[in-house]
Amino acid sequence: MAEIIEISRLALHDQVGERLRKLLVEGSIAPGAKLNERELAELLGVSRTPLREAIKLLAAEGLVDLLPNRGAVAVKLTEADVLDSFELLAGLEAMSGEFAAERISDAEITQVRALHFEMLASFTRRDLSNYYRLNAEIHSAINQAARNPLLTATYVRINARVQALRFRTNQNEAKWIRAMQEHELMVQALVAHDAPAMRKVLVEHLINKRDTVIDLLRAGQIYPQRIQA
Amino acid sequence: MAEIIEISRLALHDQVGERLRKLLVEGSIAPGAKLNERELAELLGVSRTPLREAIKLLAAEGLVDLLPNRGAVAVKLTEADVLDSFELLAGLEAMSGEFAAERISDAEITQVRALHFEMLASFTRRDLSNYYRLNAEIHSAINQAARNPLLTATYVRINARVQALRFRTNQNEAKWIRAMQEHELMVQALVAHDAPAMRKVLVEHLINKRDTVIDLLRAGQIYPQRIQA
DNA sequence: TTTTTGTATTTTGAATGCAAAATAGCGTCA
DNA sequence: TGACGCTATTTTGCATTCAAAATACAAAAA
Repeated sequence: MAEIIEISRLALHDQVGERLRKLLVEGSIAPGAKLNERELAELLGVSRTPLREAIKLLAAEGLVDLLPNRGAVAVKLTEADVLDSFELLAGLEAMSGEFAAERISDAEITQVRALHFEMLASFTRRDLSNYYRLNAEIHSAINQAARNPLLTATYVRINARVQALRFRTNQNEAKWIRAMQEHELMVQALVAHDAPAMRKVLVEHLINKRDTVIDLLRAGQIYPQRIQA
Repeated sequence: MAEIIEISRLALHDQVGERLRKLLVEGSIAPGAKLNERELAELLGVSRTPLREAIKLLAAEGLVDLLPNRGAVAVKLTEADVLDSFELLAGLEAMSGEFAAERISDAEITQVRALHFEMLASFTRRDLSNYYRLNAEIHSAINQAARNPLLTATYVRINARVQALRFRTNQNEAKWIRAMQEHELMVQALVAHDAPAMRKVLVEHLINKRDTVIDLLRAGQIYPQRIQA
């Protein structure tokens, strides 16, 4: 029998969730900002019901806080939250990297190497936009190679929390160079199927990212100071 | 000024979420079973709106699957899902254990040791119910000592997925004895603040739990065979 | 007898309506 | 002038209602 092509358009609450998530992660909705249901429903062109369902979803993902009878606010991560997030992310990446080093196929190694060289090119051109894209693709490829979808999903979820913060980092030249060196080590570890080396470099990589974000946070570069009444 | 005591009664959709989660984790709603909204709403004494919000929440937690236009079903973990879950849990516990070994206070060590001896007593009496309770308390105490609420929350979330499966394991005498030995090693590692030892024993502990669950799963002890039409 | 197609029923998905809680604004009193 | 309390408005939370999709059923044709 012919295979029926499943045209699975997303449910409305999922579409709304996607769009809200983007608004939150990209910072269009500022951390700490209140999510007015009526306003947002109008903005997104849906009724409050699917919007509320989407908000509950994002609350479960940790992107918004739910205040009983007072609605939802975009999470504003404290320094402790950021430290916790990166600590967990480091562990998840390390895990993912170890498994990837053990399980990655030759074809996947080739693919990662190709992406790595493309990223090198973007780095050389100081093409930040493509650098970010390729960086994300490489980490995604490593996650895929770990052969654990649940781990991948968990990583993605936690990563979304700090995504907004990382958005404007890595402009610092020295840190960027170091990040590239670390990526070089990652590729080597993958090629050698060296799980401990992979763990080591990924933990260091995340620690450096964490420090970059924390520095910016302390300098007030991420959450601009606002005058309180 | 005196601190105002916040009497934060849970919102209805959260209460519904709690109750639904219990039904799912304890297996009152069988894996693979369809969640009829009208039925459940009546059973729980609420309208469909907060119920649907709760279902979305549980979907984000991975306890139910959402089928577009066809409602929600209680997740039925495949063997691959179970393997992935335990692999991730092992990594999370290892992480948690390492941090706990580094950060646990003397008072907390005392508390864990006390719980451990209580558990030994329950084991000696073959008091399964109290054994489970104390086991959960010890793991919870270790998680607390890791000083990373996000890690704890993530662990709890993933653990809930396999909780239903573990519900009836450990009756096997030999495995129970081994679990107790592993717990002994955990306490020793905590006392010595030996993070690598903690990682090692926790990973082994989880691998053993995983194997127990997988054996039962293969023997059809967990998901009873049902006659398909 | 089996398959297909059309119809009726059920069930989900989303919008609207209504009540309770929170917020804001205003007036009064010290 | 400032603080407190009351009322009006807004906003959230939940129930109800309506529409669309899926399922079940039955009848007809191969």
